[in-house]
Amino acid sequence: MTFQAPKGVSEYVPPRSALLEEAREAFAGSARRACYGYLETAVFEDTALFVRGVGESSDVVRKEMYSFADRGGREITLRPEFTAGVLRSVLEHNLHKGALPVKVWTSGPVFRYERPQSGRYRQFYQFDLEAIGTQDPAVDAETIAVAWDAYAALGLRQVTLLLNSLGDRACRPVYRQALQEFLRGLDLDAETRQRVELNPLRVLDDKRPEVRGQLADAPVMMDYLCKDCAAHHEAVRGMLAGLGIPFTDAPRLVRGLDYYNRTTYEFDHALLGAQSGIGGGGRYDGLSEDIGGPPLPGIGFASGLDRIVLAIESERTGAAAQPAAGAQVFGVPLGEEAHADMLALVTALRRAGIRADMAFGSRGLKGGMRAADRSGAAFAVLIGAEERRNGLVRMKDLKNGDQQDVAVAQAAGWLIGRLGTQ
RNA sequence: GUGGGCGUAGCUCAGCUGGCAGAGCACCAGGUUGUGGUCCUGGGUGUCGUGGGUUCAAGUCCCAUCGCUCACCCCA
Repeated sequence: MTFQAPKGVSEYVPPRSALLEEAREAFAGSARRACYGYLETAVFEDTALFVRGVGESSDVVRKEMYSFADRGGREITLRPEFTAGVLRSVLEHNLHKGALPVKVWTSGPVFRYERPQSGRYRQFYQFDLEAIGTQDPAVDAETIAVAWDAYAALGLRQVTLLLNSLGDRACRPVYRQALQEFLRGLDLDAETRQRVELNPLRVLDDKRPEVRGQLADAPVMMDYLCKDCAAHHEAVRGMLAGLGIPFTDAPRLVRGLDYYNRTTYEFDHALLGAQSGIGGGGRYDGLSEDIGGPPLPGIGFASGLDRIVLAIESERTGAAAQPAAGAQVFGVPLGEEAHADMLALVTALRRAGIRADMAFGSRGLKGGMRAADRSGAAFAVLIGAEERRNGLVRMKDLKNGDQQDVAVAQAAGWLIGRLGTQ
């Protein structure tokens, strides 16, 4: 091997890539039914957008961005997340001056410079959905429902929804201070003490038992929520219950991007190991102002498609695990002269909506039939000298071996009638 | 960024205290005229991740490097 993909790049090749397509389609379908429009936006942005949007105290900005100067000297960063860029695009194209909320979804690669491990890559794929321009708690619940329904459509059952509220600009600073005072009294290593000063909420997320143990009596945001935030949170909880979406209150749940406030949530999958978060999101009222826009509340979520694929693989067994989108009909041309006729036939079949493939190269009849068998097709179609002379094709039912000659012009109709009942 | 495990065929892997690169599956070609699956026969398809070093001799030992993997950290 002379070249390899750069470290940590997640790639999907057939047949496994079908699972990535399926995952993306499940989310896209759920989003479309909820009337979210498709947005295709920049894969790279001005570095400053992420510094100001995601936040200087976040690990993502401090040590995980792919940043570089382009040939024109512009400071560029490959997107480490979607929200900041999506909001920037919405503002740039003035979508927020029309009907609110602006509801959009997008999907594609995201980049973070981290040490790769199971479910964590440097180039990975997310589905992202945002609802911008309303504080209505119903839209908080809607985003959660869109994600929930996508997981359900994929057959994922081992999914848990964790829900929390991080307060807003009025009540969070009070809580932050109370938490900081509590944390300063603990026995922590130097790095964690630094985090206490920089981003104390993140300490709550620490998984190490020696830290965890000391956090039992830590103050929780829930006790500090202001009246408005408490009412908003109760409304969201009530609506989720009404939708039949089970959730777990997670007062310690904190997300790593600085812009989150109020509703914050995460979807965990039980079978994934250390990187168990398959999706997460929350409200980001104030982010628009942070990046130079007008006051514009928003909420959204992102789901990691790589982890969705892992989750599917961990839950599906047997035949269900095999994605099938193979040929329905497989052409076997006999002799070089028959290749043009066969290509014409399979093209006609495809235009009629049939998934058709054919044997290429100099395979013999036996090799061609073997290829037909392995393609999973229900029918093989043979064209040789005899058929060409008579304007016929020979159909072979690969399940029972029955053969029948059919006029070329009637081939598509003949097959459609039979494939429909398969 | 920290610590552990691992890189041999398309895939899963074997290869002992250094001695001519292997197995299963997959793949390809045959098993007399134009028919797949089961069966039989034949075929190895390889930069032993890469670069150095030790040695008469390195897949095997040493160093470096790249990548994979698991956990921490972080998050999707």
